[in-house]
Amino acid sequence: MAFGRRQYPFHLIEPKWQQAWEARETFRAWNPGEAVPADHPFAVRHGAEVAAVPKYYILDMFPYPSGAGLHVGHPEGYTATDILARYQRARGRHVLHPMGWDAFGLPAEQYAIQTGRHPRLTTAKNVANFKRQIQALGFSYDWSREVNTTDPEYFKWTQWIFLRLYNSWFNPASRKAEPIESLRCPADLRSEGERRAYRDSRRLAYVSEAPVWWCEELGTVLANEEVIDGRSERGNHPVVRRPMRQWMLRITAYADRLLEDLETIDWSHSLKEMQRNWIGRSEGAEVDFQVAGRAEVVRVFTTRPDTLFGATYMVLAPEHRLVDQVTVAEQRASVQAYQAEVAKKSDLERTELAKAKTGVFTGAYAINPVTGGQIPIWIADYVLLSYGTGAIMAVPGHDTRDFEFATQFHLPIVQVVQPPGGRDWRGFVEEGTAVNSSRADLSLDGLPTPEAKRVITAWLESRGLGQRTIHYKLRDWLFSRQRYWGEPFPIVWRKDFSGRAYHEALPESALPVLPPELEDYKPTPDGQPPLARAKDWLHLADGAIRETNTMPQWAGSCWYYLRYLDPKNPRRFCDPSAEAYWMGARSPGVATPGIDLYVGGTEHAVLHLLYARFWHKVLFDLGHVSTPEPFYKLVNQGLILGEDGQKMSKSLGNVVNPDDILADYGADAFRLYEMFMGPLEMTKPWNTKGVEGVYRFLGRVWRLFVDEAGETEFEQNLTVAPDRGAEFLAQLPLSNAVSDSPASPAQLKTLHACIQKTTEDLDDFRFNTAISALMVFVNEATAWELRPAAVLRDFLVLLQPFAPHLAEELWEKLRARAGGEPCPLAYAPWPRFDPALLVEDTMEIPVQVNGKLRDVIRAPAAATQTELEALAAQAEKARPFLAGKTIRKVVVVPRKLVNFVVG
RNA sequence: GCCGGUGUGGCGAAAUGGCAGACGCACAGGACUUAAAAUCCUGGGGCCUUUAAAAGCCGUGUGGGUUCGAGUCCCACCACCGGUACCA
Repeated sequence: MAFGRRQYPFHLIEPKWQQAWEARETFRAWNPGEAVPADHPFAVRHGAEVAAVPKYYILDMFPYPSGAGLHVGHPEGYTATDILARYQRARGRHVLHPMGWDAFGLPAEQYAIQTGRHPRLTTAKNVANFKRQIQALGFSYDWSREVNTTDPEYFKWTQWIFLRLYNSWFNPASRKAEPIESLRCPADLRSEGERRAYRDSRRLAYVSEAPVWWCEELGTVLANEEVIDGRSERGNHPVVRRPMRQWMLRITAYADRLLEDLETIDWSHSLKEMQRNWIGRSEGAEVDFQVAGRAEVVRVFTTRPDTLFGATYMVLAPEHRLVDQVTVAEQRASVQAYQAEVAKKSDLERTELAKAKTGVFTGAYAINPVTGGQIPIWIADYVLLSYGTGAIMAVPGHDTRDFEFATQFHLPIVQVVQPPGGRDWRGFVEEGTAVNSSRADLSLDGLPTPEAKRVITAWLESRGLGQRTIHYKLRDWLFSRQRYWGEPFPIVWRKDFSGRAYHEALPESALPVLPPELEDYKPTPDGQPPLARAKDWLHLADGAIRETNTMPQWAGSCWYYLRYLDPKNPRRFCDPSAEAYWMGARSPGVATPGIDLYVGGTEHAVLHLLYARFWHKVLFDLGHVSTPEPFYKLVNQGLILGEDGQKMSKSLGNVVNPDDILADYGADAFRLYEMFMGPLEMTKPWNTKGVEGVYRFLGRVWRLFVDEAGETEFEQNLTVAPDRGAEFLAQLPLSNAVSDSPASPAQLKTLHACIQKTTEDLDDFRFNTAISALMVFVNEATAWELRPAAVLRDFLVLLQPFAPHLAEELWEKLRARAGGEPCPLAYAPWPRFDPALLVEDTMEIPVQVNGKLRDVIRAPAAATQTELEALAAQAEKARPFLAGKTIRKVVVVPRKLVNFVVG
C-alpha cells in the first residue's frame, strides 16, 4: 500500500455488509400485491400493505458495459442517487432504485468481426465486470430487477413497442397516436395496394430512402453522433453520405408536444434549451413567387413575412429542383459549374463559416407579390435544400446573411423596418416598426413587427399567395442500422401480385425475433447487412423475407425504466398496477408523477432524453402508461476531470481507476470523496489527496466508537483472513467513552445542528456541505469524554446514506451493546431535529461603523433594538470610531447586527 | 455569432443582502516516539508596523450603480468551459 496502517478495517467491514444485504434482500422493492416476508425490514417498518407506502422512484442512466470497465465518472451519479435512495428510505418512502445494462452496441460487434468471438460472450464478460465493480461500492440497488437490453426476454418487448409504433398513426386532429385501423383511407383509393401505401405513408414507423453515413472501413452505417468531422469516431476512418432504404420513426409529429411539455418538467434551464434548439420550431409563412414570364412558382419560407416589401432578390439552394428549369441559356454554363463545385464540397466545407459568400445568377427573375417588381433569382450554397423549402426571399436590409451576399454582389438593399432609438437600419434584424411597406390595398407602415406579420400573412392567405407555416429543425428519427448486434425488426417483406415489395408486421406470437447465429459478422459482399448471411433465418416458410436491418442502440434505452417496474413479466412489458404505483398515478402522498429523480450526464441531452420522451408519449397516447412524461425531475452530474485538470483520457494517462481507490481507501471513502469534491452538477478535477482527507474522517468516526486497540490488533487486522472478518470485527470492543449518560445540552445542540444541516442539504442535493456538517459533528464529538450512545445512534442514521458499510457496522455494535436485535440501519427512521435545542441564550452580534466591522459583542438573543443599540455603543473596539462623530443613523437588525452610520 | 454555465486563498470549495474563506487538501509548528509512520493539538487570504501581542489598510474576474451594508441585486465589459451554428 502507498501509505501506512489502515485507518479502520474497511476491507473486512465492506464485504461483510455487501454480502449481508444481498443474502437478506435488504434493498428489494416490492410491487403492490406482492407478499413481503414478515421478517423483511420493509415489512417490519411499514407492514405488509405495499400500496399504502408512498413510493420514490430514483433512476440512474444505465451504463453501456464497455471492455474498459467502470470509470470514476460513473459512480459520481450512482453515489448521488444511492445517497438519496437511502435517505428517502430512512424518511419512510418505498424506494425503487434499479440498475441494468444498455448492452447492444458497436464495440462488441467490432470485436466479434476481428476475433470471431460472439458479441453475446463479450457482453456477458463486460457486464460481469461492471456488476462486480458497481456492487463493490455498496449501492442499495434492487438487483432482482436488473435488466439487460440484449436479453431476448427484454428485447421481445422492445420489438413489441416497435410494433405499437408501426401499427399507429398520428392524428393531427386529436394530436395523438391512434391505432392504424382508425385511419380512414380516402374514398378514391380503389385498390388494396393503394390503400396499403396510404396507410404505410402515415405510420409512426415507416420506410424511406435517406442518405446516411456509410463507413467502408467498418462496413456499416453510422449515426450522426458517431461521425466527427467527416470521420468515424471509432478507428478514425472516412465516411461518406449514401442514400439507403431506411426505417424512420415519425418523431416530428410530436415536435410541438415535446416542446410544450418541457414546461411541465423540472430539468435544468440549459438542458431544456438544448432540446428546444434541437427541435428548432420556427413560426413564419410560406410565400409563392411567380417566375417572370414562366409558369413556375417558387415557394419560400420566411420567419419575417413583414419584410416582404424589402425582398430584392431570391436565392435557391443549388440542388433545388427548379434551378434547371428557370436558368436562362446564357447563364447555364456558370450555373452548372457552380452546382458541380458545390457538389464536390463536403458538408464540413460547406458549413464552414466566416468565408465569403458564393453564388451565381440564374438569369431568371421572380415577381415580388407585393411590390410587383422583378427580382433576380440566384443560387447560393448558403441556402440549404434540407431546411424550409430550399429557397428564400432575400431581404438584405434586415438579414445578416442576405446583407453580406447583397454587398458582395451589389444587389439592392432597401429599408422596410425602422429600428427603435435611431439605430442604423442597415443589417438591423430585430423587431421594429414597418416602413416603406404599403400599396393601394395594403399598408404595414407604422405597425410594430408582430402586428405587421399578422396583417401581411392574412393578406397573403386571402389571395392564395401564401400561408402561415411552422418549420422544425427536428428530422424524423433514422431508426435502422446495418449491424448484427442489435434488435432485429419484427418485420417481413412480401411481394404483391404486381411484384412490388411491401412490408408486414410479424404477429406478437413471433416475438422475440432472435438474431441468427453467424460465423462472420461482416456485411455481405454485395453490401447487405450481416443478418442477410443467414439464409435459413432470412426466408420464412411462406416465402416472406425478413427485414435484415437492426434497431439502433437507443431503442433499448427508450423504455428500460418501465421494464424495471416489472422486469420478469412474461405476458406484458409491464403490469398496469405496477406502472400505476411506481409512476405515481396511484401512489399515496406523492405530488409528482413519473420518475421522482433521474440522474445522468449531459451527453444524452438531445438523444436518449428526446427519444425516450417520444416513445413514452406514444405509449401514453395508446393507453399503456399513465403519465405524459417519464422523467419529471432530472439532474446532470458534472464531469470529473483528471488530476491535471484535463478531461480524463487514455492518451493523457490521467485516468483514475476506481478499483485502485477502493483497494487503498475502501468504498465508503470513495463514495464520500466523490460527493465531497463539490456540487454534483459542477465540472471538477480529481485529487487523490482529497480521498485521503475523507478517509481520515472515516477513521475518526471509527475511533469515536472503537478504541485504538494497540499495535498488535491492528497488525492482526491487516492479516486476518477475509472469511474470519466478521468474527474479528465482532470481538473488537466498543470504546469505554461510549456511555448511557444523558446527553448534555451542548451535545444535543451539536447533534441537532448536524441533523438540521444534513436534512436540508439532502433535500436540495447539496452533498458536499452535508458531509462537511458530519465532519463538524465528529470534530466536536471527538473532544467529548463521555459519548452518549443515543447521540451516536442518531449520528449513524445521518452517516448511513454516505458511508453505509461503516455506519452499519457501528450500528450493529451499538445494538449489541444495548442487547437489542440487530436490525439493519438502512431502515432506521431519519431523526427529526428539534429547533428548541438550537436556541441560543446569547449571540455574537457584529458591530459595524459605516458598514465596516469594528467589533463583535455578546448580547442576549432576546435583546430589543434599543438594548442592542445601547450595548453596541459601548463596544470597546467600536468606540474609537464613534468618538467625536455625529451618529446620523443606526441600523439594528435583532439577532444579526448593529450598524452606526456616522458623518 | 447565438444559447447556457462558471470566475472567491497555494488547491477543492462555503456563505436566506448582514462577521468572506465553513469543511477538506497542501503547508508550518508542537505533543507522542529511540526514530519514523499513524494519531492528537495549534496556526495559515494579502499588505504593513512590531521582539511579540495587538491594531490598521486592502481583498470574491474588470468598471460603474443601488443600499446603512454587495461575493450575493442592477448595468456594461473581460476570461474560461459546455452546447450549437449560413435553420431563412
